[in-house]
Amino acid sequence: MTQQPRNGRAPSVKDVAAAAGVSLGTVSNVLNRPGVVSATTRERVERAMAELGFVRNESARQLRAGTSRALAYVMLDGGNPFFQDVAEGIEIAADAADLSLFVCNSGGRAERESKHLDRLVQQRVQGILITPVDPDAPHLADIARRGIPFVMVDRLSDAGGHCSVAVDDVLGGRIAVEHLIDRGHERVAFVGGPESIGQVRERYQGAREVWEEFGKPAGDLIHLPTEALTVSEGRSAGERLAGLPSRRRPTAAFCANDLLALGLLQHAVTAGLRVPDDLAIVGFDDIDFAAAAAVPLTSVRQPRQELGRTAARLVLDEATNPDHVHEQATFVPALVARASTGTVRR
Amino acid sequence: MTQQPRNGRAPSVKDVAAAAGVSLGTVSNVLNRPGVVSATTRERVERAMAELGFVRNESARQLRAGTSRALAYVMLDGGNPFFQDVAEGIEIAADAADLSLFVCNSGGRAERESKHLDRLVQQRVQGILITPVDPDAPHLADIARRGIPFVMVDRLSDAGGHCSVAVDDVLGGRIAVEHLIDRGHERVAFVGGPESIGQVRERYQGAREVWEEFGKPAGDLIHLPTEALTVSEGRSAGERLAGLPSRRRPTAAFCANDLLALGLLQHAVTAGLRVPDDLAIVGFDDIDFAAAAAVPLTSVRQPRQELGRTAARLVLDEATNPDHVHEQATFVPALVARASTGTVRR
DNA sequence: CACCACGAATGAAACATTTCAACCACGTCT
DNA sequence: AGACGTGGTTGAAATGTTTCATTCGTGGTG
Repeated sequence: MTQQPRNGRAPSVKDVAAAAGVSLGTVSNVLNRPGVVSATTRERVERAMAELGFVRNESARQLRAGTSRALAYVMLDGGNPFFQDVAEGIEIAADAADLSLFVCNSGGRAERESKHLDRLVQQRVQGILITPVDPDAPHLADIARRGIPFVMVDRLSDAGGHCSVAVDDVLGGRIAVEHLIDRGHERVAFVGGPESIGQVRERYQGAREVWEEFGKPAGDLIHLPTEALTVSEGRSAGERLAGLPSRRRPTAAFCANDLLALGLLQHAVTAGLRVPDDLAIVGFDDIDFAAAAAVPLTSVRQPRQELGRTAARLVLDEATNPDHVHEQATFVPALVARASTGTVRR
Repeated sequence: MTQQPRNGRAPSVKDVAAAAGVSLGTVSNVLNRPGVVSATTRERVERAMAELGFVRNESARQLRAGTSRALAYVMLDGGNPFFQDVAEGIEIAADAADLSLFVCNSGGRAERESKHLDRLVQQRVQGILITPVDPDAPHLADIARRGIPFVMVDRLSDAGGHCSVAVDDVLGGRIAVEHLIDRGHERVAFVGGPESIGQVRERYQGAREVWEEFGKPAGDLIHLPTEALTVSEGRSAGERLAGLPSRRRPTAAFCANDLLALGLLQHAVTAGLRVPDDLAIVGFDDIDFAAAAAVPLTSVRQPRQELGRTAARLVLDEATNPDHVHEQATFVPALVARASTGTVRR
């Protein structure tokens, strides 16, 4: 790629056409329908493009086409590896469809989410994937109303006005607590919050359901609320837990996600509690760091990449298939038992 | 935002102009220079925009402007929280400048990196930040040659044809190993690889330098090579380490990054080695998970967000300031001592 | 030889926005 | 009264690409 000194402006098809001594339409044909142009001129045009260092101007294409060649994913928490893995799954699918992927991060704040969405609508992205702060927020409805292909990720939509992919969180909660009951635990903590987060509510609900079905007293499933789903909140929940007198202290904790679980685990070890003997711990998501913890963490596995791939598939279908019907894809979570819950008690 | 049923095409300035009974230039003025238009017409136009649900078409703006309102960061490993934090720093700065940020992930593969770059050039992004797979790859030089503002992140550029921000990795290696020497260790492993990664080479070099300066025998600084900087590679290095007869086994390990260190830590614990008594561990990057490990990890801290913010500042300067001069920003790493290196030995 | 068919190349229109010179009332100053 | 500003608005041009109807030229056919 030889290149003349930059004279300010990037070369356009027009420049290429002039250099190759053909019309501008022909250059476009070389680019988009190489079949219809004769071998000799095609070659000449290609040489001209190489010499000038020509690169298609994507904005102009978009303007003409009316839509961009990009998808977007607005994630809830960039610091949580779970969402990174979901994003990776989406990217794989986007790549296969030769689309770019905008990855945005709302960080759990509604106004940032809204700002991102505004930008994405302006960019005329082909479709939007989102794990929303609040699935009922009006700015989400706006997107759907605009007719932009739209998929909710890791959150089921009740309304059904759009596609969604998610894991059955209630079931996930059931699996986790059933595992603990199996292990002989009679007093269990649920660590998680805030309740405004749907995932938290549902995992807790599953926990309560199975607890009750096994005939355990409701008072022995203790809710330890947190302000967020982060490592440091997990640590602070650990402090509260370790502070309880040992006869009232739960022998096991089910955490709403792995970050909490890792924080809890860390504090427990610091405070001299043995895991799993004094305190068994179950997390949720099965992020890579869960297995890598010094006491490897039992966790409820979600098919993270697959969640992303499926979501991308759905949004692409909505974008391209005229008789697309909205679909709620549900995945089944699975328990991955590791050292943090040990073996049967007593 | 009332909205007429979607008739296929999103409303344009022209539609707004018609609805408000003004010329299209006036609508543009309302958008871009609200001051010059009278209050009454402005109001009328704004109402029309709201009624039609008008949203600026970013591609058309870009086409006209010649450049997009976006930056891009191509990161080396999306699975490493370190780069996520750098990206967050960049995003903060981009946000402040009211620019979008494309976050791409090369995953360490040169051809993916190249593909991303192609796309970004097509998009006419205002600037590109990148932590490259190979800083000498020809496709990077192409970018710079094109005159696109360009900053290398976490890698110093020797050539000086562009800006770069990085931490002094040699110094980081020195700090880590000096800390271990302070703690009384006489046999230390350097865990890291492949050597094609500049960061690995330099951290190792720093380690060797200080080891030699303290007059330790070169043979007692043992290189444990890895194939990548991941948790699972750390684990496998741990296997090799734990397999050594205890009289030849190093009493401390300096890992080229925290992911390796966490993997190593995990295996060490599994294999029954006490940390730090049997094996002290130092990581690099000080990612959040380092502090959250069950044996909190001593690590060499890089100012991760600041790295990103500075990089963004430089790329914006190159994009907007006509007498920009390339700058190599270097940060000083700092040791964060935690439990994994304990106190003085013996 | 005239006509047609056909492959190849062309030129103009369209996409949505921004900018800028021109224009128009209307009031003010001389 | 005429000139001059001035605040507000307009219309056209320009950005780079794609598409599509048109044209051109050539070789074959009747």
